[in-house]
Amino acid sequence: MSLKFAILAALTERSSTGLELARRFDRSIGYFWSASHQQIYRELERLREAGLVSTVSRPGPPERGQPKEFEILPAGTSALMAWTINQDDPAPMREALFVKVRAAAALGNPGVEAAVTHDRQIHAQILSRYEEIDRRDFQDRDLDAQGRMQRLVLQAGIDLERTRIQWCDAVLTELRSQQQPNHEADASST
Amino acid sequence: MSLKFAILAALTERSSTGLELARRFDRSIGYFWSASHQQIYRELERLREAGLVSTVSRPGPPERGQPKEFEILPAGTSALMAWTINQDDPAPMREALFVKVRAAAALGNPGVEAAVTHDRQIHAQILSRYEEIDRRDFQDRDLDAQGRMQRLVLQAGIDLERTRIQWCDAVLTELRSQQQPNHEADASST
DNA sequence: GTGTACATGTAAATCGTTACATGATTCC
DNA sequence: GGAATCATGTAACGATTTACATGTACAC
Repeated sequence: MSLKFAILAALTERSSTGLELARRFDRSIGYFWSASHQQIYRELERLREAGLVSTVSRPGPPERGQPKEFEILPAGTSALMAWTINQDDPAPMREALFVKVRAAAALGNPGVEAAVTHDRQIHAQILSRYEEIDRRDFQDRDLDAQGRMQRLVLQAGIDLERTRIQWCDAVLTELRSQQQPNHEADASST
Repeated sequence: MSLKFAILAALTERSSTGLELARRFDRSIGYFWSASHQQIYRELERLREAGLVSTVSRPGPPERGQPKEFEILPAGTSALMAWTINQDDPAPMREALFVKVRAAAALGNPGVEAAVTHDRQIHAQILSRYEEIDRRDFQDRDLDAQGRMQRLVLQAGIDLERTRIQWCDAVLTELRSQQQPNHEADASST
């Protein structure tokens, strides 16, 4: 339901072809809404049928294999503007790693450490990319209102990644303390 | 892909009927993996066909309208154990609120405040529920290894909600400062 | 003229949401 | 016997993923 608006938002910032959009969804936009090129092509076609975007006119009919540039139409801007003030409920949580850790706790399976370590590593990579973007685009600059708001969105990603990494560290500490039980309580089976 | 294992994890902790599972997914389990009763019934049937769970035998054939209790089989426990050590990549992010704020920044639409305020309110409610569970089940108790790990999973939810709420507050502060521009730089249109 | 990158698209399968259907039990 | 609740499902649709298909441009 939101892919439609993520595309409209992207086209508001800059007109693009389908593949350019797909690349932008692999970078900046994809940091808060991910989408594959198949999804993007299909959704662009729907948006065109709905009159919210149009292809920038080029000489000759559009053909397969040829880049097709899309731009947002006034109706698209209106639809996007209306959506940004919608009070939708947040999406329900689905975090596989939390399921894994809870299942491992029930099963007494210390091997879950591998899954947590991997998750930590991936999130550390993502955090590095965010921090680099922050340095490159926002730090040590005079930002206008739009710039400050864009930075806040990036900051949301940074905050989430840092929270996640710290949590992974806490789980890893607990797992390791279970492997070397120095607790007075836990001396069950010799 | 993970619903299957979320159900196996739930059945590891306790055998349940479909509706009992649905209720548990509305409470504790749903705090990290949400699922509707329709999804759960469909998945339970698949798990039964795959030989990972079985219905607890009762006198007479199972009929519609009659509760049907499921328990995990050894094959189910093995499958769950194997999955908990999988090094899967985390799910791509899809956060509609971040798209809204970024779109509103591009459009210069202060009305997005309504969406942020609503999001903050919902997440504050969720945080309250988590904190109550923490008080009721974990605080002021001597926890064993499993208990400490269960608490860490709940802590993940608490951390995420707090991070989200703080971020919403930062966005609201920025939005309000834009409505009353006391900045020396931003005095463009009188 | 062949391979590689660019570019747009199709198809099938799975997952998730929404609305509805069917039957049993209990309370009044 | 009627309403409310418990309980198990079906159906249709939309969103997402994965694999594949088709065509152009350009370097070698």
